[in-house]
Order: sequence, then structure tokens, then C-alpha cells
Amino acid sequence: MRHEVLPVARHMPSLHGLPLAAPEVLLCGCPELVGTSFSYGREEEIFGEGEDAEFVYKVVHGAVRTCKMLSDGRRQIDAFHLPGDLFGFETAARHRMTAEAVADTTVLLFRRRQIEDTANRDVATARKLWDVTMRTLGHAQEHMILLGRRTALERVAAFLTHMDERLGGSGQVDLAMPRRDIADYLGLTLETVSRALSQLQQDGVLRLDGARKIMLDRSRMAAIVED
Amino acid sequence: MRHEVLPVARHMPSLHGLPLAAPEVLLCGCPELVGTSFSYGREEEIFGEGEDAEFVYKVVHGAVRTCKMLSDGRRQIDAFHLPGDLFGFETAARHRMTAEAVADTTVLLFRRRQIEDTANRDVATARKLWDVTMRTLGHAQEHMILLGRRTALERVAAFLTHMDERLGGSGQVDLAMPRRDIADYLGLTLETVSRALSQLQQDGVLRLDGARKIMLDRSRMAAIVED
DNA sequence: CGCTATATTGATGGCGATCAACAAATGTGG
DNA sequence: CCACATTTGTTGATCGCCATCAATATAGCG
Repeated sequence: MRHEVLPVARHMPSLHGLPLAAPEVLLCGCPELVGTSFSYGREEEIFGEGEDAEFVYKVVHGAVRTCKMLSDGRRQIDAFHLPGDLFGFETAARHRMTAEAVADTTVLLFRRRQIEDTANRDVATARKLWDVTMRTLGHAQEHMILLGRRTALERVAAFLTHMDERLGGSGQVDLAMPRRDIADYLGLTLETVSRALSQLQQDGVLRLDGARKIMLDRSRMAAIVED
Repeated sequence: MRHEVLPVARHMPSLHGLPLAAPEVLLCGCPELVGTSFSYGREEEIFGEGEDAEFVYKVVHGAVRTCKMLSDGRRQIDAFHLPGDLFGFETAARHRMTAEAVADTTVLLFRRRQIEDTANRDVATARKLWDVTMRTLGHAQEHMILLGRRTALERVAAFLTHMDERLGGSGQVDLAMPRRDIADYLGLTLETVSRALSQLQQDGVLRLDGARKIMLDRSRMAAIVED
């Protein structure tokens, strides 16, 4: 973290005198839950597995990965969080994941205590928090069938299709993360990810413009992913 | 579906002259949420993916699997639900999983409408529902690293260890499900599961008594699973 | 008992991991 | 801006784990 002690207002545009915060800095659209901006450099840790879960985070720009590791270094990335996404929710005391910035990233921090207080007063907020968790669960369940039952080519195609959807569905995908992160998300090695991309390019399903910019043929992509 | 009338309140002891249902038939310990008993035969479907999510379920006895399938038949079992476990929760309109009885099973049904009404009045219930979903998410995240990064032997050892814990931690595990279901839960084939079990027996880490009864050496088991 | 399901074990093959070399992109200091 | 170093990505060669195919064994169950 760039700032150890929540320095908050100093580094932000002042909100003094403003009756309402912009919706972008709110959690669940709730006017009481105004976030504080923070920045992290590429590869910087946002929170670690087992740490006290004091904050909930919302990505403003950049990208974040949440992951678990085994003692021998094997890593599984659970999700990539892009602008607008929430992460770091817990109902228990501690984080069960590590969160790191994939690229230079700005997030909004929300005090968990404050969120829970709000949820205890307002059933609509409580319901929204439940919805967020349920959507996260839905993603995890989709990811399990990918990890358990899909081939390398299908995994890469599914990943690109999903990223495209999250980035607007234009077919023009701009990846924020290196091959190793994609591999650790898909349960593959970086070489296999690279080969799958080359294969897909060979087959005319996508076109690489450098390593990070990819143009997809969305319908042919969907045909590979089919479920 | 075989319906069995469960005349809840009538058979329970009354406190302060009020008929109370036993805690076992309640959801989240909430006195308003009394379940109705139903039974399903082995391999019978309880609900299907895409169906209206009208009920939430609690296993009384038996075992249930929830799973997703790809169009070509590949299957990923998301979880096994044992007595006391809840399943079938959604915040959206429809089920995103299929649920089937692994063995002859009795469940309690709770009307979702009723649960949500209760949650809308009572923040404590709302919080408990959120907790249940969060625990389910925690399980899914643990399962992702297993599916993405663990070897076949580790997967089987982790599965047995987890089942043992859920069944009381005695080291004596009585499996309710066939090899194919274990395989589809672990992202393996049934042959690989069988070979892993034989291997573990060879190494003296467990002893098979028939296909379904297994005695574990819990500490040696834990050494294989280590994380 | 046989009959059918389920489980084990064996033989072989393929997908993806590993090891290795090279290429391209990115960054740095002069 | 270029020489050089470092990081990141691609491609090739080989290996091994697990899938597949196949045969046999065991367990349930009428």
C-alpha cells in the first residue's frame, strides 16, 4: 500500500461542501457508503490471505487479481477484477485470498464496519450485498467446470470471450495481465496459453497485435466455447 | 418426489404453551421457517439447471450432488450435500445447477418466498443467509485450487480428508457416492480415482473395506494434502 | 444363484507440463 | 537516440500424468 495510515482526504479532491458524492464512489448506490481512493503499483499486494478483512474494495482503474497459493508455490487465480468490480468481501474476520495489482491500479476503499452497520439498518443494502456474493459464487461455479472439464483451447477461448464481454463486447480485447497470470487463472502453464493463442490465430479465430491486444472473431470464438 | 407429511409442531414439546418446531426442521434457527419433508430415490433429480428456484433445501439424511454439465456430457460436480447441509439458494429467479440424490435421500423444503420475506423483516436472518452463501463461496474457492493445481493423488486425499471431517473426523469414512461421482467432483476419471485409492492403500495411508468404507490414517493423509 | 452395477487393473496414447532456446518488447543509462 | 539489460512471450523437443480403451473382478440384488 502506498499509504499506510488511511490518509484519505488529503490525496483526494475535497468533498467538503458537496451534499452528494458521485455514484461512482458509492457502494451499492448507497449514499452513506462513500469510498476513499487509493493507488497501488503493478504487482503490489493489496491484502494478503489471513489478514484482517477491514476493507472492501472497488476498482476504479487498472486490474486486480485475487488468488490462493499452496506452500510449494502453485498458484490459482480466482478472479480478475476490472473497473467497477468489487472485491475483498468477507463475512468472517479474515481474508481467504490474496489481492494484488496486475497493473498500476486505483481502488476505492470502504470500511467494512460501516458497510455492515448500513446492512444492519437497511434490508435493501443487505440484499445487494447478498446479491454481490451470489454473483461471485456464480462465477466461481462457472470457473469450476472450466478447470475440471475443459481443454486448454476451450479455456483460453472462454477466457478471451469473457474478457471481451466485460470490456464491452466489441471483439477488441486489451489484456491487462501477462501470460503467467492467465495461465494461473486457467489452471495451465504460460507456454500452453501462448500455444493456444498461436493456434487460435493460425485458425483465424483471432488476431494478435502484440502480446496484449487481441481482435476476436466473436462468433467463431463462441463456437469453441459452447456449453 | 415422494411426499411425506411431517406434522411438525404437533409432535414437539411446547414451551410456554407455544408449539415449537425442533431446531432440525428450521432454517437458520428461525422459528417461522419450518420445512416440509420430501424424499427422493437414488439418482432422482431434485431440481434442474434453469428451473424456477422456488425452494431451498436442507438434507435430513442421504446425500445430494449439485452439478453443471456441458452439451457433450462432460460434468462437473460442484458439491456433495450431507445431512444438515443447505442447498438450492439463489438470489436470481432460476437455479444455476442441477441437484440429484446420490442415494435415497430425505430433505426439508423451504419456500424461498417465505425465506426472503423473513430476511426482509429480520436483519439477523438476512445476515445468516449471507453467511451461508459466503461459506459456499469459500468452498468453491478452495475447490478451484484443487481443480486447477493439484495432482490426482492430492485431489483424492483432499476429498477423503474433507469427507472425514464432515462425518465427524473419526478416520472412518463411509462414502455415499460411486467412483464416477467422486471423479466428476475432482475433475478426474473414475479409473484414476480407483487407481489413486489403490495407491494410497498400497502406501498404507488408508484401508478399503469394500468400495465404500475407508479407514484413513489421518495424519499421513494430511501430509499428502498439505497446503 | 445368476444377472447387472460398480470397481479394479492392465495396456496404450495424447494433451499439456517441463526443459530449453530464441525472439520481441520494455526499460535504462550514456 | 541508441547500446545493452531485463522482462515477457513464442516456439521447439521431450516427458509424464492422466485419459482412453479393454478385460476382469467384485458387489448388490432379484
